[in-house]
Amino acid sequence: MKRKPSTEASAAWIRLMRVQSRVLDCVEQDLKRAGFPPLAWFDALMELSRAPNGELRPVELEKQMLIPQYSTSRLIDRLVDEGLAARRECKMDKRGLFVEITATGRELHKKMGSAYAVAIEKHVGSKLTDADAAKLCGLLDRLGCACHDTPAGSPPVAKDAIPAR
Amino acid sequence: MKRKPSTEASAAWIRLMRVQSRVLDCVEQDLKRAGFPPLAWFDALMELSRAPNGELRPVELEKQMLIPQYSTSRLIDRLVDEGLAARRECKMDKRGLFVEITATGRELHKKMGSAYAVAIEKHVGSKLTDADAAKLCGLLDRLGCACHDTPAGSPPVAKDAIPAR
DNA sequence: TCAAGATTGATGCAGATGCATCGATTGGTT
DNA sequence: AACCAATCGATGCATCTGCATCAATCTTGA
Repeated sequence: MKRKPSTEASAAWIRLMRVQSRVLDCVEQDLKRAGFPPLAWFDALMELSRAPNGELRPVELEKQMLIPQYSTSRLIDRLVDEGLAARRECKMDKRGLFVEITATGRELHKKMGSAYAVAIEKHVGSKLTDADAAKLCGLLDRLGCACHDTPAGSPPVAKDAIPAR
Repeated sequence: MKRKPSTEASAAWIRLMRVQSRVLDCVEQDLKRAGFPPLAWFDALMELSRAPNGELRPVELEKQMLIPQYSTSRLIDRLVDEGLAARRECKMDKRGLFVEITATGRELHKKMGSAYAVAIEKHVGSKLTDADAAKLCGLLDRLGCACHDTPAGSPPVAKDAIPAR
């Protein structure tokens, strides 16, 4: 429990930090240069567009995206400001509301999706064989589980979310 | 050049983003809970303390840490405010200056180093065998090279830096 | 020697983030 | 029914970031 980290573990840590920061940067820059908004917007539009009726409770969106509550609230602000989503009343729970993706939102999501795919292929896919990518997944997954000395049952987490930063 | 990314590549991308964000968060939270400043401070103190005379030009620090120039400038501000480093005149180039780590700075660096090591062991080392950590390094390294459609010779990069976010 | 351009470091500003807290509403307990 | 704790979403505030630009100094080349 108190062992000091092996050089291998330290090296892995360092690379994990550096490589993701670099790759993320590259992908995000590509999208930005193409005139697209940040990746977080895409992730949100993605969750909305795949949800039934294209609408979600902010609280759901938050869980899918693994970002803090206030962050969700403000992300929604921006999407709404840009006409990509709309806030709708929630009749069954008057504390809450629904966020619904608009046609414009779906359109942007689609266009971003293509650019995003190209960027991922360029910065990830083209550098690894599929087999190596799969190996990488396996190793990363081993790091991704119990994290906080999780006091009790932390609920299982969506397996498709990409935390926005 | 225009292939769409394989599912393996996409999966690797998603995990790379999610896992590092999670692991970073865990480590940073551990340090924060122990009353320590952000990791970037540690990285800076690290570079300073290993430099000859414990001093560096901001421009060097910037290259080591892979962060933008203004970010370096402000990080130094904070270190100086806290008495962890000092700005010293640079006689050979009056545009520039030296940043020198103080005794307090070295002390903090040392204490943080221990906590940091424990956190890395907890969140990385304990979850991978050394062999797997090494494999992970190898795979990550493959992602870490040419990134921008690098127009010409981008200078080689320090191999020990951890970009601060 | 001198002007043109590059380098170094700082900073004003707008936007983003983290933290704490708020008001509103709900559900559970007695 | 009446209360109280928990949940939902928003927001004020301080801080941090990214971008553009600044002044000062250095280097180059005619």
